[in-house]
Formats: sequence, C-alpha cells, structure tokens
Amino acid sequence: MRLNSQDIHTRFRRHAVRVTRQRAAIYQALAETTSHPTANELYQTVKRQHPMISRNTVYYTLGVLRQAGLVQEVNVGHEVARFDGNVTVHHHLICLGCSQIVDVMDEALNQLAVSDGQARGFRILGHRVEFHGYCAGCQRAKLDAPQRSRQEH
Amino acid sequence: MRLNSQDIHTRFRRHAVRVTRQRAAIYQALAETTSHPTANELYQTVKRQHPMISRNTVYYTLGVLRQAGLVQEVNVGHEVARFDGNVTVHHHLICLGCSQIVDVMDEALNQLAVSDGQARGFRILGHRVEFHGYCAGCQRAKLDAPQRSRQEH
DNA sequence: GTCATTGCAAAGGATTTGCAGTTCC
DNA sequence: GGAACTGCAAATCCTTTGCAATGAC
Repeated sequence: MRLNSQDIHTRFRRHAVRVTRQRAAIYQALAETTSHPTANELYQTVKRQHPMISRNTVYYTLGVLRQAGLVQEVNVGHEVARFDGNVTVHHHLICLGCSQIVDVMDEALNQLAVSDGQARGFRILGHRVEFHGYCAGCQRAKLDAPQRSRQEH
Repeated sequence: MRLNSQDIHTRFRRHAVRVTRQRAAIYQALAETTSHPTANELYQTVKRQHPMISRNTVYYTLGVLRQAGLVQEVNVGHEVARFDGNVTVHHHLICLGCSQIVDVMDEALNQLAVSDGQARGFRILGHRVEFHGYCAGCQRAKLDAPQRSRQEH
C-alpha cells in the first residue's frame, strides 16, 4: 500500500513514534510490499533514498515500530527475522522450497482456542498459525527435477 | 521418558542413524525432559556424563536426529533453537513471561486447513500452531508487581 | 578398511551495545 | 533545551565450517 508522508506522520503520531526521514522511509518500504522482507533487505531498499543510513538505524527503528504496534515480526524456523507491515490478525503460508511467505486472512483461524483441558492455567492472548508446503512455482520445479533431494526442517 | 540404551540403539537403527555414546546421551537427555531445551542446555547436560564432548557434536547430532525424524525443532520468535523429543504432531503454548514451552495435544488443531480461496495454489504438508500467553506462575508474578513494564514481541 | 563422526579452533552472520554527534518536539 | 535518534565501530551470541584424529559398521 502506497502511503504519502502525511499518512505516515499521522500514524506515527497516533502511536507516539517520533518522526524522522529514516523511519518514514523504512515504514514506507514495508507498507509497499507484501514480501515480508528482512531487516537487511529493508536496509538495502532504504539506502537507495538515504545512502548514509546505517543498519543499526534499521534495526533500532524496526524495534520501535514493533513495540508501537505498527509492524509485526514473522519468524520462519531459524531464518533471519522478517517483517510485516500488515498488523491485522492474520496467519501465514510458508513455502518450503523458496521460503516465500504469503498472508492468510481467515476468520476461522483467528477464532482458534485451546481446550481448557490443555490450557494448563495459561491465559492466552493470541496465537499464530503457519502452514508449510510448496507454492505453485516450487511444485512445478519439483516435477521438472524430482530426483533432487530436499531438506525440510 | 526414560529410555534404556537398547531402546535407543533400536530406534537409531530403525532410522539409519549411527550409534555413538554422544548421540545416545544427547537423545536420552532430550527424551527425558519436556522442557524443550536449547542446544546449549543439552550440551551442558550431556557434558556431565561426557566432559570431553564439544558443542559442535551437539549441533551436528541434533541436525542428524532432526533429519532422521527423531527430533523436532521448535522456534519461538528469534530466540535460540529449542528441541523436542516428541515427534508426534502437536502444537505449543508459549509463555511470554518465562518463555516456557508446553506441548498441546489436540486432535482438532491437527485437522486445521486453509480454505481453498486462501491457499493460492500451495500444496500444504503440515502446519504449526503457537498460542501465546502467560502461564499460571507468571500471571501471579504480574499481580504481585503490576507496575513493571513488559516487552512482548 | 572406509566413511561418518568427533573435537578443536576459527569463521560467519544476524543482532545488539557503547558512544559521540545530531535532530526532533 | 533535553531527550530521543542516528551512524559508526566493536562486541556478542548462536551456529556453521575446516580439518585432522577417531570410531562405527
């Protein structure tokens, strides 16, 4: 989603986040994609507009935005952290072939609960569902080269 | 679950894993606990029996056991890798206070599926559900010291 | 005997920390 | 003006890699 700087300013203020050019650029980059980029990918993107920006600022900013609730962190296995500008409740499809992450918006999944018998006294605040499989492209690739072994974790 | 060395031997052979004392000790340590230890915790535990063992061996072995399907890796956010000797299909409760991980065995959760409309051509092989909340102990601790701010990720 | 496994040391990679200078409010 | 943010460099932590010696089958 394309945001103008006014939108960003308003959002940041509403979440009590100080506005700086670097932050706006990082948030903008995240809002414009659905690809769940890593901190480093965001750094590379933002560097085109702000050649002087440091990785540290990207990490620091992502931390600030996350705590403010403007950004979500998505973790797949132990790969590097990936970020999501979509902060509505949703879940993910993860491709075991190419590691792409696709958003799943499904009200039924949002309603999941643990049975009392299994809850062990926990007070549950939220949950997260990941589906693992192969995307259309990787299924085709597998048919073309079915002999290659694959490591799934 | 307590396993004798005969059990371990049999299991390893069935999964085509070479038997060594170190491997047996690592697997034993994992089978005996439900606490989802990290590689380093396993290293510390096993070192009591095998003072000469190296961290590398623990990592390498966990990789071998994982690929053989004898061990599962559980990832919570970006914390370090944690391992689970329970390889049946199940899900997890995660405490945001003390980071403990508790197994959830629930047939309904095992049956989840993505609606066709959301599947985007993926062929789904499995899924994983994490519930996030506070365990009984951490709920009490929060009542005792409610002023302390908490960072949740 | 052969090849996988082990242990040691060093490298790698993502993220965090310390700190001085700068910027936002 | 003061606190928060930025950029740079160095540190930290988990995990992987290279390699020679050892051990399983």
